[in-house]
Amino acid sequence: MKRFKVGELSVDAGTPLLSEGSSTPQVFTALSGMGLRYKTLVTGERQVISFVMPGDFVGLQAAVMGEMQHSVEATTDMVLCVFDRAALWDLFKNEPQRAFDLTWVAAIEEHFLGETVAALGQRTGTERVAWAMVRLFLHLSALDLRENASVPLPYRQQDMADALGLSLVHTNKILSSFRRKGLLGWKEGLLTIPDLTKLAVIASLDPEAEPVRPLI
Amino acid sequence: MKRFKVGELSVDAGTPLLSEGSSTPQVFTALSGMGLRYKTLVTGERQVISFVMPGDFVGLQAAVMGEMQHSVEATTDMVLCVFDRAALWDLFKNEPQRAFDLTWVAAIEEHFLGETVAALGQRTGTERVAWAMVRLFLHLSALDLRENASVPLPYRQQDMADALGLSLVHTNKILSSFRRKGLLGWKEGLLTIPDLTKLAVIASLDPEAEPVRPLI
DNA sequence: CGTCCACTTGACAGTCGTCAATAGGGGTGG
DNA sequence: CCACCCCTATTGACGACTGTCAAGTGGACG
Repeated sequence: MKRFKVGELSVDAGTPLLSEGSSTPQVFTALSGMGLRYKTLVTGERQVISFVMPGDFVGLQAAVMGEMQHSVEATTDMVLCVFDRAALWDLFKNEPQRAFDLTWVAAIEEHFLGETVAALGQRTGTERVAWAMVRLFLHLSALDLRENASVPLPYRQQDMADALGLSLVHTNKILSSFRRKGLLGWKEGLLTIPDLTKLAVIASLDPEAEPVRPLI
Repeated sequence: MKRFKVGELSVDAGTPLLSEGSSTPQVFTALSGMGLRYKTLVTGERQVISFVMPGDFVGLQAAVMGEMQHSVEATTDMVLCVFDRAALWDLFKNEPQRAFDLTWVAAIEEHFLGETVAALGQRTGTERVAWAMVRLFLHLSALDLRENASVPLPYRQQDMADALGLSLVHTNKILSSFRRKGLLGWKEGLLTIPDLTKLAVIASLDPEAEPVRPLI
């Protein structure tokens, strides 16, 4: 992939990386830091589509569809690997294996969105929060960001609420309840889950069944 | 694409095309008829991920990820174009343009799933139903299946409820309410929308903003 | 010290799910 | 030909889940 790399980009927390409707000439891979993808509805509400973490590919939509259908924003300081959009075409022409990997990434992304749809459609608030926490914990663990029973989770409760389709207040109450029961802790950007199994049961989620994510 | 075509497949209504967890050697493109993709949660509920219509590509996940993460079932009799999974690799090696199109399809699919996530997360029941109806109406119109103010919609209310994350009863009541107000009719597999604009307003959806879907 | 932001907590209302009963259509067997 | 069953759609009653409003806390920052 290095041949296609244009450079590295460092952005501060809060910086918008891509905006809905824009068509940037670049695509990114997150190297460090975290962010989030979201859509803003015409009514003003925000739906967080997914959380962007190291290794995630950002901007494929703009690359193949011409313009972004959602926005991406840095939540913490981030470092990203920048590729030229035009280089993508070279990739398809000269590096079929890489192009295939790219499609793989898109399919994985589709899979996770499908999971999200199922979570929002079928689970109660309590289940959704448990589900999100287990999922994030597993993902961050796989990224080797876990220390003991804790992973960094630099988002606000509002972000979580917008991701799960719950109100901030309700999300907060569910989190309090989990905390009171000793199921998790989430303070100062650090998520602690003493017993993953318990939460996974609440989420009716099988931790073993989570597919691995690819790296480009 | 014809070079990669293995044959045509005709299936009866109710036939499962792909099952979650299976890894079939084939991928399909729907030619006629309709179906639906869904996930079955460990708790038994069903989440309809999307509705399969003529021109839709089915099975990309199994092709690139190894196994399906959701099931696909024919709702009406269907005719599908069958491709060999192995041929996909040839596609990437020898037909970069086609491979690119494939990735495009995946990105489009991702976009629509994102829309779905936003709908389930941020809209009320009434808005969701209106949203789904407008969307399906537009899609079917684009497929040239519209006659006057009606399009074929051979699904059950239960399917719609499972797609929108609502209970059957509630979905039914919302539909009744729309019907009483003359906003739509849906009987015997035929959806009629006299004034699309009115429903679009309820859905807070801009009909003009819907992207076109690609054809392979 | 005042402001701003994120988080908390309680009260109340509305949406939505569950339970239950009914109606209607299509198919099958008597 | 009719009785019966199954599936889908419909409607009402009731309660639970979840959103909104409002007030309050504590930390960060200028």
